[in-house]
Amino acid sequence: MNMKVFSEKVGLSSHTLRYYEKIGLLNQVQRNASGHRVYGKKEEVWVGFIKRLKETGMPLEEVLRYATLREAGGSTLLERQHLLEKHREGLMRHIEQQQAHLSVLEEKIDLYKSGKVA
Amino acid sequence: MNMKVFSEKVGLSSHTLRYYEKIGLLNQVQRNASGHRVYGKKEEVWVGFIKRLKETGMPLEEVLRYATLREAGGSTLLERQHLLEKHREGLMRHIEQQQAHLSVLEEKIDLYKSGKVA
DNA sequence: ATACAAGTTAGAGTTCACTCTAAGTCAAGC
DNA sequence: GCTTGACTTAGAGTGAACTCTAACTTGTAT
Repeated sequence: MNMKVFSEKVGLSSHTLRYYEKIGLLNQVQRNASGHRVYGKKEEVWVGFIKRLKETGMPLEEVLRYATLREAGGSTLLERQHLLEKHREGLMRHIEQQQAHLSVLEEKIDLYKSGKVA
Repeated sequence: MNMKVFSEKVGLSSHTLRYYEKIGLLNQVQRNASGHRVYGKKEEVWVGFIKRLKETGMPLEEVLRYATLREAGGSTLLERQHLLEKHREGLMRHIEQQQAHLSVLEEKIDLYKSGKVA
């Protein structure tokens, strides 16, 4: 799979994919004879996971920590688990907070609907 | 209420408060004889609302649209309501997406716990 | 053979939302 | 009266995550 196809498949620009590679988030990408990148299923799954972590508000630096542990092999399993568990806690708190904000927003909208706001 | 007290009360730095003023988010702040800002309850409530919108992911530019409509008076009530309703829809979708991400994350953590991940 | 689309690199530029700096004025305690 | 801390302004600097540019090479369709 070349850059163009992969880029469209994962929904990230070629610029972004090269940027991820540069910061160490996406290593060991194969090259063909002429130096062009060749992506496979492995990269597709991994980029999908990166995107999920990012969408849940994890900064790239922490995604990179996970990526680095992952590349270090099986001895880092527990540390990776803890990293994800910590992230889950944050995500749960985030969801709760957003739900609280939603309630207040709905109250505000009700004030508008009943003409009680100037 | 002077800068220091207000800053601590609303949890934003004096820099940020002046920045909000500069971009038009916080207008008509009173000044005392020597040109220092004097904040009141009105500003406190308004900054609280700004913070809530911001925390739900609204960019400052859109908060500013709301602020501008608000200052334009009663003729913009419906437009403000629509803006908030649109934001509510986005927020609801965001919460749903985060909940989906949380489920996947929990599955991943379970894989780590049961030793099914390398 | 020739377009032209897509690939490569290093590095510069952009956007958002602050955050800080410089240079100066003002206020409160001793 | 003097130090210390808070205030003022305009404008520069920061960090995250891209996003784009220039200059060049490669691949594909006619």
